[in-house]
Amino acid sequence: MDIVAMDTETQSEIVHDKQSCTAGVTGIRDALYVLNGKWKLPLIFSLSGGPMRFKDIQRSLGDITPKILTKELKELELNEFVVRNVFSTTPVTITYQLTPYSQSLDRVLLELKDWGIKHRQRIVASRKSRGIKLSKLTH
Amino acid sequence: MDIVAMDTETQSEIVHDKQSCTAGVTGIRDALYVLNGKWKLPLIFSLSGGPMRFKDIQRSLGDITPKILTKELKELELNEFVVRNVFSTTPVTITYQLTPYSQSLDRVLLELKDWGIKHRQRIVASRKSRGIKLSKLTH
DNA sequence: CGGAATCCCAAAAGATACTG
DNA sequence: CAGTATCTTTTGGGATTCCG
Repeated sequence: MDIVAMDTETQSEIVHDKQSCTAGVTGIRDALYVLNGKWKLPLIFSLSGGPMRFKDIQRSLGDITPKILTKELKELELNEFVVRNVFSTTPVTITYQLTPYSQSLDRVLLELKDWGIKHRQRIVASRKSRGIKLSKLTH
Repeated sequence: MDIVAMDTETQSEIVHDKQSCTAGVTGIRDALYVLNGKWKLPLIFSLSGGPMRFKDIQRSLGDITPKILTKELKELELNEFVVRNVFSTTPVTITYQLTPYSQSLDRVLLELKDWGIKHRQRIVASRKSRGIKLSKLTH
C-alpha cells in the first residue's frame, strides 16, 4: 500500500490537486476536440502569414490531398478560425484567411512549433534514434 | 534585418517568410507526429502530477479503454516520455511516470490547457454556439 | 490490479480521376 | 485554379471477455 508514496511531488512547478488536474485534462481535451487530426494546426499556422489560395495552402503543407484540405477548411470555417473570401475576378479568385479569434492560438502554435523543432534536433542528434518516431519531412 | 517588411505582411508579429513558414509547418508536423491522437497530450498532462497506476490514469482520463491506454503508454515509452516502474510487492504494483524529457512539453501543455479552457467559456457564452464543436465533457 | 485477446465499427486519410 | 467524386486502405477507438 501507498507504495507510490507522497514524495516525488517536488518536481512539478504546476499546482496539481485532483480538481485542477481534471480541469486541466478537460481543457486539453476540449482544445484537441476542435484542433484534432493531422492537419488543422499546421494549416492554421500556415495561414498565419496572411491570406492564401487553395493551391498555395496545399503546397505549403506538402502532401495534403485536395479532398482532405477541403474538409479541414470547412471545419475550420465552422469553428470560426477561418474565413473564405471570393473575389469576382476572371477567373474567380478565392482566398482563405484567419479570423481574429484564431490569433488566440498564437501562443499554442508558437510553443508547439518550437518544441517540434527541438524534438527533431534531439532525434537527429541521438544515436538512440532508431525506432523512435519522427515524420519523414521535409518534402 | 527587415525580413518581415518586404511584402504585405504587416499584420503579423511573427516573422513569416517562406523559409521560416515551411520550417514552422515542419516543426508543428513533427510535434504532432509524436503527440498525435486523442489521448497522448491529456495523458502526459495527467501524469505531470506525479507517478500513477494504470487504473488511476484510466480514471483520470474519464473514459479511455484499457486497450487504448496500453497502446498509448507503450508509444509514449518508445518516445521516452514515460517510464514504467515495476514494484515487487504482492500483488505487483506498476506505476507510470514522466521522464525529464517530457517536461520540455510543459509550456505546450500549459498553453493548450489555457486555450481549451477559454475556448470552452467562449462557446458556452456564445449564442452562436449551436453547431460548433465542443466535447461533451466533463464526466 | 494490470493488462492481453478478440471482434467490430466509424472515421481519417490516401490515390486517382474528373469538372467548371 | 478550386475544388468534387469514388474508391480503398488504414487507423483509432469502443465493447467485451479473459487471465495471472
